[in-house]
Amino acid sequence: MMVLSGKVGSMRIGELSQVTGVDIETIRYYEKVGLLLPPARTPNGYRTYGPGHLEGLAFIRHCRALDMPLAEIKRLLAFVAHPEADCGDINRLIDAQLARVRARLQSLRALEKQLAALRTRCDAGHVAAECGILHELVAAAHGEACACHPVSPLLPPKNKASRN
Amino acid sequence: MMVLSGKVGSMRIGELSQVTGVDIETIRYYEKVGLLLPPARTPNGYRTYGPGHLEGLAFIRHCRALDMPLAEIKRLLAFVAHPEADCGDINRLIDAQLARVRARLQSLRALEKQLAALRTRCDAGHVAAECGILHELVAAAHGEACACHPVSPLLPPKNKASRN
DNA sequence: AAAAACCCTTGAGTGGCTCCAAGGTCAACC
DNA sequence: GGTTGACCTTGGAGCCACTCAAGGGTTTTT
Repeated sequence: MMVLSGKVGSMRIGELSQVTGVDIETIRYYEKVGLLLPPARTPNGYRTYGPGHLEGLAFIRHCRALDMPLAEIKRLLAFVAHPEADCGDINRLIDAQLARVRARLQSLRALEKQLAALRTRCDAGHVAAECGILHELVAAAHGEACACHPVSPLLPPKNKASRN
Repeated sequence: MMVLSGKVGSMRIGELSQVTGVDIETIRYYEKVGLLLPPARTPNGYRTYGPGHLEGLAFIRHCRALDMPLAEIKRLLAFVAHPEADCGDINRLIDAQLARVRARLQSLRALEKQLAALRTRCDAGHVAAECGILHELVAAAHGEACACHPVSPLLPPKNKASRN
């Protein structure tokens, strides 16, 4: 059974995991990649976390919930540690994240349309040879127009990074 | 300079890559993981692809453009190879993909709102200590309400897989 | 003949975890 | 005193879909 920490604000990894809802392995991973400060150790080698770690971990998870990559979170943490730095970089960082999210949104919206169109091509119950979906998909292999895809995926004009 | 194939419909990997717009490494990768049939080899070991490979590769890329995972594409290819199978599985496969895309769309839409709200918190030009964005982010670490996030990322009730 | 372009294989790296094996530590119960 | 079981440790492998690099061989162009 999990017993809550004796010393106030000091806990082992399991308790920190329970309190934050972050997997134990993930916490150790954040430490390994330098996002979370290495905690003190008990004589037997167990990690003991203080309130600062709880705060740091919560910060990280909040940023992750905003889908920021760990590298950007690292940069944000550097700002937290150096409050005298220029704030403009923070703005740019958020803007970049927003731009990424919006780009992905756009492509996903197109994707949904395409899949929905494809889905109308066939209702179940017969044999694969007569499946409209499969036919559409194969048709694309011949470079023909298809319901699911407005523009053939072959020879995409010049967009190298279609997916982020 | 790239010379188009001598024998009609037979080409080396570079030509296949150019024709389809798929990176050479990616083509070899598809072969390695069993999506693309191993092509014949010239005496010196070069891969030579026929029209069937071109078709197969186009099929794969079309499905990838619909963001399907390679494992599902593999299953679809099995249907192409066995046209007597029941079509219902294909429908379920597309439905599952559509559901995935829609779920991701929903979470991304929420994300955009949150980031946009966060962005309004600060305009650049001052010091990080006064940055509203940073303040919001840190506030979340204390479990306080924040503009960017409607519900605190701590202790998510019971949803293990928040991100797919 | 030399240089450029093409091809081969193997192996490692990316992000953000997640899981596993093999073991050490600590409290409670019989 | 022994055993269970929860907790902790490390290191390494696995996931996806590529992407890149090293180090070599072959073909084509200059």
